[in-house]
Amino acid sequence: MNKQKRKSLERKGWKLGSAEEFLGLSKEESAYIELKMKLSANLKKLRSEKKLTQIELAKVIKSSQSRVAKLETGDPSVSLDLIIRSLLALGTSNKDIARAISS
Amino acid sequence: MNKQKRKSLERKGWKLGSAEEFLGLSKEESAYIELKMKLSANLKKLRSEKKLTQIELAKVIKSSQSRVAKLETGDPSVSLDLIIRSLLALGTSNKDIARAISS
DNA sequence: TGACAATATGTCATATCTGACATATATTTA
DNA sequence: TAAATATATGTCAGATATGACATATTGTCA
Repeated sequence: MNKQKRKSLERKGWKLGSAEEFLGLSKEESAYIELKMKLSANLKKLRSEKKLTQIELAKVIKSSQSRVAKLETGDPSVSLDLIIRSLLALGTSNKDIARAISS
Repeated sequence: MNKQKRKSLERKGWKLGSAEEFLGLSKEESAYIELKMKLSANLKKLRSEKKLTQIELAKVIKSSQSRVAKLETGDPSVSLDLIIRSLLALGTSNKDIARAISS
């Protein structure tokens, strides 16, 4: 992960820890963030393919427009659980989720 | 999902909702539970391959023995986030996680 | 351009997950 | 077998994620 990317993540509120910690943990940490980002992007893509608004998707997953926006923009307050539940609610199979992670 | 399996999950505290809801949501719900189960099983396998005790793994992921036990037994109080973070901490790659989900 | 629809951002009370602890129940080893 | 080690289960105060709301920003189309 380059400096710019890191800065961008930090602006969004990702806590990347001190320099040492960052270096020490970067592998897991960045893999985790990358995973979330990939699945978020997938969700956004899927929603737009289905021509749903964020409000409509929110109803499907019993959440709110603002949370859907956060889901899609990779807000750090959003859990993997919610991202994956949302994907499943849109009919994504476990195999498709695996594909998204591998891509 | 058969009745027996469902009973087993309910005993563990999974909230599967009323009969109607259960029928209505089973696809997403069971896919989600299945996902967690698969990754939990993977974590357990990985730890035993590395010959770590739960206490040792707990130190690695900065948690406790009891939470590791819950992670591995599919306790409903455990989030996907924690399962995946733990896998990553043990050196599992995103691709391997994808493989585990697909299997 | 302006009005309208869609998306993003900030905040907060409540719900859910967390590590930690105690303790119960296996499982191993002497 | 008993003692030691490992794992499972129950509980809870504190931490984090949640839906909901207000409001800001962006995009679209007349």
